[in-house]
Amino acid sequence: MATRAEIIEAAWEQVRASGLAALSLRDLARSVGMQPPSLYSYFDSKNDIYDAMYAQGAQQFLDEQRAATVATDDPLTALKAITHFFVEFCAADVARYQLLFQRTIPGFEPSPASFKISQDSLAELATLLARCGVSDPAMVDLCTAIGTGLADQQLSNDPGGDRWIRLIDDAVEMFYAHITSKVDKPKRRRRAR
Amino acid sequence: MATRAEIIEAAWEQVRASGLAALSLRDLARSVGMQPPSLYSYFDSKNDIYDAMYAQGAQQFLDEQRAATVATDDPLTALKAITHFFVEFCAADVARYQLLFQRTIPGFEPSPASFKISQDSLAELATLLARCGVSDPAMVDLCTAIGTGLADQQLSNDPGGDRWIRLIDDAVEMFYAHITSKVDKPKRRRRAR
DNA sequence: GTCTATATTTGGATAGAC
DNA sequence: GTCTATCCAAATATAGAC
Repeated sequence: MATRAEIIEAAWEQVRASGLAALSLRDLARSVGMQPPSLYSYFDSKNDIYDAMYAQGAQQFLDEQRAATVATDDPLTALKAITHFFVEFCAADVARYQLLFQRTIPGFEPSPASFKISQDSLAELATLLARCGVSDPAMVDLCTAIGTGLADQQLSNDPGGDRWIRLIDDAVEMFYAHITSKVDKPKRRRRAR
Repeated sequence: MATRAEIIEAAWEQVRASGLAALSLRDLARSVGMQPPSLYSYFDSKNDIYDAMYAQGAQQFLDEQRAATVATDDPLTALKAITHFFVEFCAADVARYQLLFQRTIPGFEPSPASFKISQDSLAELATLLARCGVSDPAMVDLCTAIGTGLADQQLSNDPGGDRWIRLIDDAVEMFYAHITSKVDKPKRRRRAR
């Protein structure tokens, strides 16, 4: 009766309710009307379930990132769209955020196949940013830090709210002013390390 | 033989090695040469140990934040010092960062007494920022997001390195330019929500 | 594919002697 | 305060019947 997809969906519900690390095969089996051992017909291990969840989340990220790309020639508008997507994607699901972007499950790491999806997303993000004039690797790093910081604070200190989400536009304008001012005044370069 | 402080230190070592969520009372007891039940002479429960660790970490944060405060009249210099402290404090210990600033342990939350230490730190941080000209609550939030983002990316993607740490000065300059430009051009205000 | 039954480990926590 | 002994619950995982 329960398909693999249904099990994964039930697993998401469980971790959203109890915390990512609290996934239990017993509870999971029961929630789909199975006995615990039956899960092993679908997954090799508990980490295999985490891996399937990871792959699904990474794919959602990739799909939604593509969908969020706006057709505009204005770099600032495009940057805002990307950042809105990123922060709101993260803020929408703590458990998913922890699974995809942090290392909170001792012993779990995504399989190469699942990890590749994430890497593809990152590559596309780099392309999008480059199209907005963000090509300097350091500025890409700074940009991702801003997005991550907004998402992280939103999740940690105002879950379900919008206290940091509503700062997105302002933050992107700040960042954009920063990178454009650098182009205008290349003399502000500093010593290499 | 083992004092409460020694147990907590051993607990830190364990979580640094195995992950915050992987703290085990058995292993902990063995690492200090005790039998597991003996721990209950010092702590009421496992979460009580997490709470003691939380309190210690929060106190370290408070102490180091005070020590990191520089005597200067230049707001930019002061802001850089604060941000350096914050990011480097976080980057120095993933487990501590997760315990203090994230909710990765299902079922654990700090006791009121421990949490108060964190709130005191936050209050002092707000004072420090205000002294740098960052008094608008939204700008305080943006500032903490930048610090958190740098720390988070550093920990997630370059643990032990300095890929985001070396962006701190640049990020603070960006932020400082942003808030000062706002003061200069108050017309850039936008509609309220 | 799903079940029952079970193995095995580990977990946190308690009782009570010393 | 520390120990031994034990409890109880939960965990993941396997074997084998159906």
